[in-house]
Amino acid sequence: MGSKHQGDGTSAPEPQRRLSATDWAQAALAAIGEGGLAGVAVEPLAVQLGTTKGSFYWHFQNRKALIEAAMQLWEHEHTERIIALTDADPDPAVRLQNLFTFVVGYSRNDRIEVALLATADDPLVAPVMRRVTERRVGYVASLFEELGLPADEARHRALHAVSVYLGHVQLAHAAPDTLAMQPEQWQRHMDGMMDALLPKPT
Amino acid sequence: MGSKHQGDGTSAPEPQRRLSATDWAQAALAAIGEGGLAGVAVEPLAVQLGTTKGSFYWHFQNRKALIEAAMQLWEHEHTERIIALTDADPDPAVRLQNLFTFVVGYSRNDRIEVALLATADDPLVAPVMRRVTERRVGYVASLFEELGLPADEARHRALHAVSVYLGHVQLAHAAPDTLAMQPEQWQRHMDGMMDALLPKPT
DNA sequence: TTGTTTCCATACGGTACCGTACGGAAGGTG
DNA sequence: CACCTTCCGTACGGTACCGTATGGAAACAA
Repeated sequence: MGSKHQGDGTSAPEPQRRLSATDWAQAALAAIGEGGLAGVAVEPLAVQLGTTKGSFYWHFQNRKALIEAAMQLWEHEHTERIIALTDADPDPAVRLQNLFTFVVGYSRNDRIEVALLATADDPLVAPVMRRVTERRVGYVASLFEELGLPADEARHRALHAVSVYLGHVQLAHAAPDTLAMQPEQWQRHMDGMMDALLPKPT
Repeated sequence: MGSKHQGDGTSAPEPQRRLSATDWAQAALAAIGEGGLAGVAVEPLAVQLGTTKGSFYWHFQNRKALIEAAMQLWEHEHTERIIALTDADPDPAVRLQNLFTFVVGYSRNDRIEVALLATADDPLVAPVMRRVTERRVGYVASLFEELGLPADEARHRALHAVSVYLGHVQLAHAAPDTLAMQPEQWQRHMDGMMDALLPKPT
């Protein structure tokens, strides 16, 4: 008896024996998705990672630093990476279409976005939130401009498009049943939204 | 010395000396708006109300019961009351217009909605959230039907409209700067959204 | 006034978490 | 191997909160 190293029997994940700061940040981001910002608790995270607080306070100064790292991760992974991805295609109309369908489809099970929006007034979240939002709106607006719209009109439409996206995240999260429909119906729904967003072909 | 009744000096609000369960529920709802569901804590609420836990545990069995009461309050005040209000006008187009402009305008500083959406998977929130969402979508769909749209088309548009509403709540909360504009610009923005939502006059 | 009901204050035990202190294992380097 | 650096385990004190127990005060009635 007396197995002193981490080999207990609680079906722990134990991905590796030595962790990095990034491991903690990713775990924190996942925790935000489940329990919100308040769900980022060092001790439970340690258990989940199959380690102890000793590890955490080696890699980070305190809980605040962990959250900052998680926010940075989110800003990069959930905005810049997506933009870089869709920015590959040369045609702005296609970019818009791709971005929207991808992002709205993905939103159907994005808990992190919702959780962060809820704590958007938190001093650790607010600046990142603002940057990300402005970045998204700005990017979409640039696409509309490439399509030939004047700057202010492009921005209005971009705001509208981002609203629809955010709304869909919420709707999918708040009442999945409401959005439950056949793939073919879903296609029609998406097409309808795109029609409403794009410049009228008249 | 020894002023034993509640007259301390910490600039307490002290609205009245004896509270009702509804007082607690309203305070809880307000607390949700500030700190989310996790922000509903009995002892701080008691301080804020100028009383103690003794009062609370007289009116409620536990914290869970308080949250349930707050949710009920929200369901009524933020959905049924609004619907009843706008349902006064005879013209469905006007009802739609009024509902949308009112609700989107109001959303600019509605923290409760955001906080609840974030905890939509909580067992205390989920059922209410579903009911409210379905109620809203259903009501808007009924308006579209009154405007002559077929049932499925009406529902698609209703989903879209509710998405835009929810998205605007989020946008306003996440990045107020992004939505900051002159009243006249705001008017144009709202008009643009209504245009996109309403059946094309063509 | 006295009794009764309604409501609140206070003290207490229990839990979950943050952050610190410090000893020691794991892994590299001579 | 001996040594050092990196990383982790554990024990501790402190805080914030939930829920219970119990003694009353405040309002009302007879």
